[in-house]
Amino acid sequence: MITIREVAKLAGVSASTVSRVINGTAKVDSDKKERILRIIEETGFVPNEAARTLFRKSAKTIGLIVPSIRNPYFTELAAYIDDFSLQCGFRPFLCNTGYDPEKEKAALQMLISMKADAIIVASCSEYIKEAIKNCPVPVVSLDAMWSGPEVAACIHCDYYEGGRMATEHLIESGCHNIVCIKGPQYRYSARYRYQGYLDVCKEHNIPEQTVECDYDFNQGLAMTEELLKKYPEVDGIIACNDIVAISTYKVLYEQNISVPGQVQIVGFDNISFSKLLSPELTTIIQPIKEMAEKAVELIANNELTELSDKKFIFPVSLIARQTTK
Amino acid sequence: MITIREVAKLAGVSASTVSRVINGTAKVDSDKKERILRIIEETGFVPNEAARTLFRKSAKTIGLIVPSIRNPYFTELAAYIDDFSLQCGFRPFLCNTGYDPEKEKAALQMLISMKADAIIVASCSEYIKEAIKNCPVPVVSLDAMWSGPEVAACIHCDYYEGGRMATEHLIESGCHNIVCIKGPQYRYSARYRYQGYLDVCKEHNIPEQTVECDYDFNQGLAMTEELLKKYPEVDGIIACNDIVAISTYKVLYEQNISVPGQVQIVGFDNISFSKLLSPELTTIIQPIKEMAEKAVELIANNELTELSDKKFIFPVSLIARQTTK
DNA sequence: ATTTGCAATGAAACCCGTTTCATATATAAT
DNA sequence: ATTATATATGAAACGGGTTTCATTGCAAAT
Repeated sequence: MITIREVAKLAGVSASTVSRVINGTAKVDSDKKERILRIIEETGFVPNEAARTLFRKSAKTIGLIVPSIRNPYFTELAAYIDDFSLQCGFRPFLCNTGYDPEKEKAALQMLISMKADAIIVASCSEYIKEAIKNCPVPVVSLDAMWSGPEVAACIHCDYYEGGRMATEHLIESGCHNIVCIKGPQYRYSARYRYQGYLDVCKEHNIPEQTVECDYDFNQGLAMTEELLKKYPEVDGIIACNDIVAISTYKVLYEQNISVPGQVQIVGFDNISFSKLLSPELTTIIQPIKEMAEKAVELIANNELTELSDKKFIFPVSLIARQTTK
Repeated sequence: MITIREVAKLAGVSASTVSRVINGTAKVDSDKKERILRIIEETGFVPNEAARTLFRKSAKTIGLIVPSIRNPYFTELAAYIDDFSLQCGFRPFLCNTGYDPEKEKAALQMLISMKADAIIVASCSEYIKEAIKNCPVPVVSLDAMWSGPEVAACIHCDYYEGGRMATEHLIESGCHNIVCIKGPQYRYSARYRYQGYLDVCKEHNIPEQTVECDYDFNQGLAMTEELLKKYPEVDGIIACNDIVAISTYKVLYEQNISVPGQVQIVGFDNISFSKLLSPELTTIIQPIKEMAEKAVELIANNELTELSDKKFIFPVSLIARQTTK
């Protein structure tokens, strides 16, 4: 693999001059410049990023830690962050944790060792709070609420209001027996959504009926079946996310329960598939793109220097489609 | 950020000794070892990966270039490669190209500069053949056919047979007016699938009816509408992939055309969503997991040293579900 | 008591691109 | 013609792990 010094020798100049041509950091005689560029072209020289990173103590990289790349919600998030990062001159580095706190910690450590400039953690669990507190790289939390100042910034949307909206919408659509498939309660997002559901139930004096389910469609299938046994009178289901809502629909369809005729469904996240279903899924919209943009923007504009504990809460909205009346 | 030399000073040893403890490359006095480990723990020292990479000329990284992370087929592929890479001690590095050949080249160059140990390109276009030929890092092509020896290995499945199977299945299921929504023809996978369709049509003396469509669900919606205008007699549709098949189903559903009653549909890829739909999608299964595993295995076992132009062709199969009779 | 051999350890060189600082050359000003 | 200033360029140092090679210390063998 050819080095900058070899290019320099071939061009009859010093490595410094080649470096200056590559980076445009200083004016170089146009003859030499041309010669250098030609030799780079001919030899296919590519600067060693490890050496660059070592010197500048920055890999020009934004790390993104997500619980599951298979979940289209995170895929969308990742795709946006990918785009925005590249636009801002950063390499996006995606880490998949499979909802495993140990893997979350490992990913964090890896990104630190790689000299990532910032780390975006999406829907992270509380288990890595400690690790994040000690992280020498600014961490932006996305899609999770934080009470303390461990992170440099916290971007999320109004989960509680989302939970309320879903419940109120079902009540307005005529449901009296609403079951909430609540998400894993060690996640802030799941907890606050659930709280919204609970409060609206209390306000309307309707029974609180719940099952708990991971953000995973196989478990969604299982929990929906359990739900139907446990609450046979159900006429409205709030799923913890769209994936689970899709599994819910599937189970109802198989059991010949009409949607939205007998049971209405509301999802969460508005993943792109939610409107591809037939019937299309009523769901709560998170402004994923804007949230992703904000996260990258904060990093690119270097607004995280002080551990400022910035908070950005985005509004949610309900989109009524075909799984509710 | 603390360095290995500072750790060494605190422990009263040399940097070499600390390095040996971290990597287990040589025996170290157990007292010193313990002291070193304690100090690493206390200070939160993390070795600088850039320095390591610079020295060993390898980032212990497998690059993965995919056309679109939003397409669940590639997401699944990426998830498997992610898992297997980590298991083999490599960092997976995902690059998204948005079907843009320039971005494909940029990703390739970036991975080279980062000292990736190998690069897996999924469904790459022919446009980067030249760039791959000159790539100093072994390239494994996944989900694309190659005629020449530009890549170190080529892993794909039998697209042609897949195209045949889909067509024969529709014929056996009673279709006489089959329309093929063929994929982008600059991609080998799309071309061979289409060829399979054409050959079966010829053998059975049924008309060849085609529209062309990218692997994208929005275009899938549009092309299905066009298809229905162009071929109103259609009774069977072969979609170029599952995403397009899902859009096809959606358009038919909206137009009250029953599936599989009036029109039958076959997809391609067997993405996880295909069996979540109601009705579940009949499709062609690619052994994605096995293909991903083979790719990582070749790299991890260092079987790519000679530019051996290895070929691995995986069989496809058809899974008849609910969109065909 | 002396030599041989081995194990543990440290100093220094190395990986390669970037930057600083000093030098050489050219231009402008006196 | 001479000094002052600006510009282009190169040598050397740096960043932080890793490895080689030499050394030290100690135990076993003679």
